[in-house]
Amino acid sequence: MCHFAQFRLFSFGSKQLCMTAHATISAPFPATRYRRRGMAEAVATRQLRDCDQCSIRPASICSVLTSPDLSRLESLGREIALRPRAMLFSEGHPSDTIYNVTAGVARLYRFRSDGSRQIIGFGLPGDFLGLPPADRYGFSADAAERMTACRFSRSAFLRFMDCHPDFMWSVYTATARNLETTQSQIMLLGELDAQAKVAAFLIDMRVRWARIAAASATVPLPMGRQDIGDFLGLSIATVSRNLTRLARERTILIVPKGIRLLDLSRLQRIAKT
Amino acid sequence: MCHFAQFRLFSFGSKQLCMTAHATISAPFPATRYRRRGMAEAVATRQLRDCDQCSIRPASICSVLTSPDLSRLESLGREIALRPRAMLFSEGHPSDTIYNVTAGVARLYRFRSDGSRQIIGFGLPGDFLGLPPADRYGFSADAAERMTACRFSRSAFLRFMDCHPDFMWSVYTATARNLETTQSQIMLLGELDAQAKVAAFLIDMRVRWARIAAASATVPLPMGRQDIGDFLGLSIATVSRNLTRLARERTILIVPKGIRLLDLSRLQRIAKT
DNA sequence: CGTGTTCTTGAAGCCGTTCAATGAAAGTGG
DNA sequence: CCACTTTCATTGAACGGCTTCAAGAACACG
Repeated sequence: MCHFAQFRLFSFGSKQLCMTAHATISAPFPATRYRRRGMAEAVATRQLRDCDQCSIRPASICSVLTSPDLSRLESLGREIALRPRAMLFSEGHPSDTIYNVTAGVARLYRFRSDGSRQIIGFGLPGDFLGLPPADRYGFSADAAERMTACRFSRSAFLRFMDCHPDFMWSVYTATARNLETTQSQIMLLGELDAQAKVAAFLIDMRVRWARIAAASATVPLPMGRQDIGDFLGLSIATVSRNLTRLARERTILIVPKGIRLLDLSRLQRIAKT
Repeated sequence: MCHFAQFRLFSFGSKQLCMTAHATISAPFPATRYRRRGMAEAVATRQLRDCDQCSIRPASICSVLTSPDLSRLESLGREIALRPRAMLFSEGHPSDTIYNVTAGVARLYRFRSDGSRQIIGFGLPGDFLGLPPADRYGFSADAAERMTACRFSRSAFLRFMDCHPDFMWSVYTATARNLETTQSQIMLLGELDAQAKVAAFLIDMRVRWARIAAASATVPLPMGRQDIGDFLGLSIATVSRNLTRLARERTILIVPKGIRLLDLSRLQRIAKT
């Protein structure tokens, strides 16, 4: 029985689709920005421009075929581009579409009756959103930044699953791992200390990006501070303060759309991982 | 394709195993306790003893057979009894056993490096614990109270799944729903207000118990205050205070090993559900 | 009935939120 | 490329809620 060991599926979570994922250098930015920051920052910024600001582009099932079945599945999907804040789907609507993030980051969230938003996860490249069996979306999803995704019709996806029991197993294991990711998030949110929440979040993001591209000291944070706050159950002020504090202690370095790890072991100690 | 519509599986979550679940009246308790509480309490307490304190006993797959396949599966399991705090399994150990809770409540938890415990869920009657595909337990599980469970060997369970693709689908949908339950918990933990957390927790437990037995105004809380605190990311004092506060406002009534709902709509408003 | 555990409740202190203002970055149109 | 506007991030001050510490009450067990 083939369990599609060469790739993994995630309805939302933190695994790449293909083991052949690769990163490319892109998106340089002016080093003249962030003038308020000191020398170390400037240096790091330059290093960033030189090699570290990676736009992750894992091989999409829409463009890379490693098996006949994968090829069949790929023919069912269609690549789409999304501008920031473009909706993928909304909580409660019929789940007629399944997405696979191919570049960028998606926000997955639900609203409370008082209007507050809880981000329940981030969809990274390779993650699947809106997987069966639920016939209605349990949460909303939109683009946290400019992103692309591969789009499948739910009915075609289900037909494919029915014809490929092995593929169903693959989807199942993906969902099970996804569950583990969500449980880890509960460990995060259950923390009493805000500093530990932020630190654990950074480590978690680092691990997830490392699965997609080569591990790097730079952890991309394409989402805004408000998104991080809504994810961790903290106010935007507390997120900002704790990031600043970690930066002041030289544990991390704040860079545009991300952070750079300076002292991972200290961060792990703070995170109580 | 039969998807075993007549029952549902959960690796941990909130659904019953069989639709034939039923509740029985049991465990009366002395009305002379809780003397400090007022008249309303005493009355409610008596009512409780008369009819409401239900020990939930859903039909176990070990004792009730509704289909040939179910019968085969049932023959693989063995019923075991556990005293309070007895371990089912530990995080990180090889997952050689799968459990189905048949009576009582299990605590599912992980420890942080600083020794603090995060309860990531409660296993109610009908819930499955330790489902594949992970070959190591992602969390620990023990008995929150006196409980019974049906025990399966992982290898036998897997063989059964291999021979019954429909059963695999059933396990898959169970895991997917389980994921939804866990995401709901994230909504809980992301709350900024402790009162909302406690209220939402009570409503969640009510819904889960309602799926097992007939809906009742009495919600069993067999776990201790410390367990609830470790679940919600609150100190034991805050849990106690907020329960007391809800009781003072006549929104709930605190009874031994549970609470009684007096004003559900107000509770829902507080919970921001 | 006595002992150990759990639950409740009070007081003090800290931490995170809220409100608000400043500063930086991104988007827009000339 | 620059000026303008809008959005986002940072930071300060004050308030409020949660935790901590601690004591007492209620309960569970023999």
